[in-house]
Amino acid sequence: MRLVIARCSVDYAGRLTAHLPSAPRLILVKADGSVSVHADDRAYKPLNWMSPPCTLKEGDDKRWTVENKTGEKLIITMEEILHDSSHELGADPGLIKDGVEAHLQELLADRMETLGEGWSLIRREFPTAIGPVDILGRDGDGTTVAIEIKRRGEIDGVEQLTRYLELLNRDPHLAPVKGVFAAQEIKPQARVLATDRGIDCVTLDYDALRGIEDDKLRLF
Amino acid sequence: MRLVIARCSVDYAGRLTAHLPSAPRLILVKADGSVSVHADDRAYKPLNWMSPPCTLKEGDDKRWTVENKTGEKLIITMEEILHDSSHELGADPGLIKDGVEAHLQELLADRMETLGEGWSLIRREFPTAIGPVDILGRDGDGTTVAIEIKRRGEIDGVEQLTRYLELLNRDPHLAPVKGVFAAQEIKPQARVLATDRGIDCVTLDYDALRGIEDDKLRLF
DNA sequence: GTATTTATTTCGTGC
DNA sequence: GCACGAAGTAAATAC
Repeated sequence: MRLVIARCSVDYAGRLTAHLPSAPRLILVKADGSVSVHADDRAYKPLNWMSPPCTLKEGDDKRWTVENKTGEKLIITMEEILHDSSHELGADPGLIKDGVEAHLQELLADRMETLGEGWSLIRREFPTAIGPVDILGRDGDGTTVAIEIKRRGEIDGVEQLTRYLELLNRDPHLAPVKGVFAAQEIKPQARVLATDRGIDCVTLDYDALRGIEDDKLRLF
Repeated sequence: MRLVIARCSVDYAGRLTAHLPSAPRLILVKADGSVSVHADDRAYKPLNWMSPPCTLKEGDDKRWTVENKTGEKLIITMEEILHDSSHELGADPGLIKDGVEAHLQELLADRMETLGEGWSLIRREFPTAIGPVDILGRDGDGTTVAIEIKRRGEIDGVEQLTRYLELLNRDPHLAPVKGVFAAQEIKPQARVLATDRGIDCVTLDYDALRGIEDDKLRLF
């Protein structure tokens, strides 16, 4: 990893055209070949960058050209180098995550009864021609239910579930299939659309599902 | 901006829980208060980070605690500091962009004839109850046309246009309204769905619309 | 201020 | 390798 602090101007021509006037910045060159130009703000996002795979050519005139296969170009014109150091870091063991959508699905599949008395699981990731349904189950009356799970429930998720329901209801072995849209948080527009289409909305409480506290799962 | 290269382990507890085993990494502390932990790959994205506003407390035992208002915590345990330098960069003039969706809409509105002989603009951002239609126009036969513009045409865009068309076709003053899905690049699935719904697909050539030469992406 | 849309999204995962 | 969905999405924009 190479760290350069320099007063520089930057031009990018690729998926868009962009320019950075001269100013002091950090130029970060990683071992994977990526180059990013950072200001002293904007959190972790660089002002400009080139993702790997790409090649960096360091010109004699302090002009760096970073290019990738599709012809995108990032040109950094160095005016004054204030710092330049390189460091060997080696491969990273990587991040261990927990708490995402997959986990919600896993928890809900194990706790179908939180959706209502007598609810049960048929299977997770039930395959269809247009992709897997998160959870297929049965409600207390034995009616088939397709459940779409999101961390944040937005209009796209309702559309997705609608497509699944349309397809599932064509199968005489399954029909009629009800829809349930389950998320930690459901946006108002998504709720309106779901309700309009006869899809029930469920707010999931991650901690409650995990069993840390009492069930706070609410069906509206 | 402070640059620290150190062998460290990291724990994050917030919107999810995550852990990074000990390894050499770059820790980047920006003037806006943000802290990010980078490995020597993964392009510009850090392994872990805390966005501003947040506060960094540097403990005596080489343990850094970064916390924000909502109680999210990033804990960096330093085991060996390999580099530590600070640099004054000042405020950045910022990026000047060109070539986004708004520009495509503007260009196409001015060049409706590129869609076909006799095509004309009614108006941009035509208001409906569920949001504005990018462009409303007329084709050579005088039929009303609703155009949805994207940089990259995906299935969501077709769904969006479908909703507009459904609504617009309820208005006897406008109906029948045809649909056109226009994008610099249209994904195969989106094209299939659009075609199935009787929506025409148009691939936009940004440079051609701009009237500049066919030269692609060449700075110098 | 909230809600929605965009992004040079990036990133993973399944086919 | 391509296509699709998720993200600690974040950031800009509309309302």
